[in-house]
Amino acid sequence: MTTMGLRERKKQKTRIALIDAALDLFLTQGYDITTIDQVAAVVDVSPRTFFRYFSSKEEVALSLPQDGQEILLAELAARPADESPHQALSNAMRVMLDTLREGDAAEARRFLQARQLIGSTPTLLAGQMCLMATSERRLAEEVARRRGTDPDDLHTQFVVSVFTALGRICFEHGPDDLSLLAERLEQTLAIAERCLRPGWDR
Amino acid sequence: MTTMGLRERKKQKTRIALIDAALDLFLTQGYDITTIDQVAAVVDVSPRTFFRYFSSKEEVALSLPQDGQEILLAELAARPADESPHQALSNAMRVMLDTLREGDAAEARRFLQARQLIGSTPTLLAGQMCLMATSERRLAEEVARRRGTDPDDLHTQFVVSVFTALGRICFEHGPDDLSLLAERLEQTLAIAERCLRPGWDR
DNA sequence: TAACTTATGTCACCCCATGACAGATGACAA
DNA sequence: TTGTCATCTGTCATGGGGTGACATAAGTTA
Repeated sequence: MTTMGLRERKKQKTRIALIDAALDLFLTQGYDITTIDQVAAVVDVSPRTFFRYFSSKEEVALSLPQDGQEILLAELAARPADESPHQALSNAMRVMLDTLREGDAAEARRFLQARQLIGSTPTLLAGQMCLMATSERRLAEEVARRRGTDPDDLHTQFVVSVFTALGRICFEHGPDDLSLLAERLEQTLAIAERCLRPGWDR
Repeated sequence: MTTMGLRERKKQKTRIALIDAALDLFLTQGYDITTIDQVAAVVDVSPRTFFRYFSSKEEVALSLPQDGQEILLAELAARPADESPHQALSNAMRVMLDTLREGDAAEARRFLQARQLIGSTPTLLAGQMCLMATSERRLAEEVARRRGTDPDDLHTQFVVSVFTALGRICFEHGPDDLSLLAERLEQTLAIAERCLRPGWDR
């Protein structure tokens, strides 16, 4: 990759350190009572600097899901054109989970930590839903492209909504293990298969 | 109804006044830049008193959707037992919209105002989604009762998720008129009908 | 009217978030 | 190596969200 300078590397390190410190404190003593000052103190930076990396307390907790959604979008765009919209969405999700399983262990650990935290914190659950709503718009654009309709088309939105609904069933209140999570995904997709008519998403 | 005393009546009036003042200010000058002090000033109460009626700035904006969801839950529980889960959910939603159309005009106006505000404010959109997630749990319990399963059953959660997905398609980015909204609801339900196999929700 | 209960206002405080400014540090060319 | 520049960081000050404590005002009941 492009060799980045010392400054850039330090920034990356600080960012990761802030995420780790925040997730750790949030999980051990609770999101609400944890202050930015505490997080900053662990990383040994000023509280002001925290806000130069993350625009809010919520953002640091949601940074991983946010990245995940970007990856999902990218995977979706890369799916072959002959897959139906729902197939493409499902496969993109599968690829994302597999990539996470085969990648850096520390990254996977952070991902699961963030998931657990969000699942047990209403405020963050709300924020994550908002993220999904945003990406839903972009998913709709991709699905619309495949179906040859407008993104505002009700049927297209239905396809997207069913998919995000499946995603939420998997990831909320799901197991804290990537393999079990992949298993749960397959189970959920199988249910959708049984409930929906063939070719419903064309 | 039970004749409530002067104190209780004043409380109701203050609550409604706070909601109206808040919605008005939020819509005219924006949610973020509106301060609690401004809202309190319009109603002529101290800012501290505002927080005795609503636990947060967000809550006052979401109080109407919150009430709406309670009503939906109640309507669902009242649906006859021979309706399938999805039929019962759909009919409960229809009844709720009809009730709103036939009820107090001021209340309907407030409802539409709140919807418009929430739709154009990401923070509130997030909060509303969180509300839905909460009520989804209770919807799942009712659907589980009808299907004779556990609320954690994946198929049961799928039924609930499809329904809430349909609800969101209707209410987000939908028209600002109750009749048109009811129309959009029927269109969306029709699409689901075409996509799902007969008896999928049993 | 008197005693009780409850709502409200005032005050003080903490935390989140942001703008402004100065100092520290890495990047880069001579 | 040195000097210059860009950028990151810390400090300070400010405003708004949200809460606890306490005194006072108002409604309730006898």
